[in-house]
Amino acid sequence: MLNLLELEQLIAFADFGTLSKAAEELHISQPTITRTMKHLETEFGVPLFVRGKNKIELNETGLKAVECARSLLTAAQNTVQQIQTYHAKLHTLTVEACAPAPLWSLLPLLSSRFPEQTISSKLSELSAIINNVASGICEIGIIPYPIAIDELVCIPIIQENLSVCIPLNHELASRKNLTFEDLNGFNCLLASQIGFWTELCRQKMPASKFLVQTDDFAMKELIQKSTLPCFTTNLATDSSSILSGRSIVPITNPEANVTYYFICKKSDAKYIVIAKQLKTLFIQ
Amino acid sequence: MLNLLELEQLIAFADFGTLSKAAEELHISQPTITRTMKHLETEFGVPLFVRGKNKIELNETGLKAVECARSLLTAAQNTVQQIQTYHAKLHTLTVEACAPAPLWSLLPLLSSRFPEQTISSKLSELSAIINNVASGICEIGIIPYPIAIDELVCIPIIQENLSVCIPLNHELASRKNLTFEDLNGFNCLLASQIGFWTELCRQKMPASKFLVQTDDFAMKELIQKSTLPCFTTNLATDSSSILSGRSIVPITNPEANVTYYFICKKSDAKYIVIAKQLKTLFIQ
DNA sequence: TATTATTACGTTAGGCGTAAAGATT
DNA sequence: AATCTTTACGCCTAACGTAATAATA
Repeated sequence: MLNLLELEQLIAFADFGTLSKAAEELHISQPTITRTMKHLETEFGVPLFVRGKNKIELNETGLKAVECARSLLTAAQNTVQQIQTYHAKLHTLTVEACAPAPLWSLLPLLSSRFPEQTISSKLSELSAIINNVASGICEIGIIPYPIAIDELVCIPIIQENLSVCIPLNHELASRKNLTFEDLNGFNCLLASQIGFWTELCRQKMPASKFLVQTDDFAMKELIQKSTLPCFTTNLATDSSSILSGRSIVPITNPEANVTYYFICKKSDAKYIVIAKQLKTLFIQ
Repeated sequence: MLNLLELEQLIAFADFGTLSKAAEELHISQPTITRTMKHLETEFGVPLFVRGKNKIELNETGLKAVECARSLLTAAQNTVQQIQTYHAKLHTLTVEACAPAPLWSLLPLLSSRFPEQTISSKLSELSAIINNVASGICEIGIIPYPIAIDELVCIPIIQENLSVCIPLNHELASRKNLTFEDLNGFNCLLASQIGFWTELCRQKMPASKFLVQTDDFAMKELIQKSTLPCFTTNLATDSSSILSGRSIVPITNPEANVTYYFICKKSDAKYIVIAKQLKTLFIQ
């Protein structure tokens, strides 16, 4: 039976030209590699080298053997990786969502229901979410509208209502309701990592500039020390003290009041249970 | 680095169901295979088994690992065979001929000119000879007529003239010449392994039956003890005593007097030399 | 002289088998 | 009781490195 370590030595010899160099590179002694080359010849049953008194080189068969050895070795390495990724995929439950808020309720539920699974979540584009769930790249998706696809279930789970937080002395602060159209033109603070909301704001308020803050501390500072409008929702977990100096005004556009839908493959019954659980908690 | 022997044990376990059975089949002890399975798990870095107190079975990753191991193992076996056949092909000079006689001169020449090569020869159908030389499956071909193919050289080397051997008291024995048409209808003795001659006789003498003898001794006995016509040629090496009771009459059909052509790839200059050597010996 | 392959030899470590234990049916 | 896996232990082989040899450029 072939020994991959021996093939590795053969390849090293082919790469470095002499047994000495190869031995040095592999941190083994010359006699060892000499022995290995002889052993390889007996394993293959054919001569692989032309030997001079103090030189040795590959013959034509040897060159072919090196070529075969390379592909066999990479095949072996691929095998290991294949097994490892297979194992990882088997123990990873991947969630892709269009916004972070529904994950706050979903992820803890998944963790407790599937404690042996690694729960992996990320924000993605809407089309990517649907494609990846459909193709099995991820198991669960969260999208802000219902879809009807044969192999997928689509269950409403949570509603999120967007409001704008306006400093009390701002001209819009006294309004009971606002629309994107009212806000269009006012520059706003915006947190990063809010999924599809970012794009929605940009579309609905094309005349506004958005000051996107990646740092949470900076965001809070700016909310308190600036007069720029910012946003919150019914699901936001910010302590209310941060918004104490501001008026919270609901945005009435239908796009600002979304119902999140849980999607997964119909065959994944174990996940559907979770969705129904969320639905009973949050819808009605 | 993976060890193919260990993978073989994994496969044996998958095939035989228990470590004990697998150990027995592989003629190793149970502890050995237990150790190997553990070692495989550390090599892959992932669990492959679900273990009970006195039972062990493959988990899902393990099943995948077995599948991968199988393909890797067959790849390794293929590698060995590939190298061996590559070596064989490299050291084998294959000749395919339409008849045995030209080989009697050609093969000794090839053996002495290429002593390190294994000379392999066989009789083949005409179309197979040309195809195999053109495609590189064999290096040298011998055919009974010239051809013109771009990549091949075609050199006349030897002539063979067919005669019929007729008992002295036979009605045709006194003829100076004969044709296939004269012989048609007379049943004849025929040696086996005479290449295209067999088919030629059957075509030219459709009314005759041929008693094909595979055994050399039987052939000689029948020549001496029967009155059936048989054949010989100018290249035949049979001692003339065998044919002493018979009249040897040349057959005048052009098909019975062939010139053999040596064909090989134009790129194989080393073989062309041999052909020219034969040509000077036998032509003119 | 410096580099290279090979041979000889002594040592060591890793792998195997035996024996025993633990556990299940 | 029989079967199976795992652990413990001791042996032994097989592989490695050091040192020496031979040969070349």
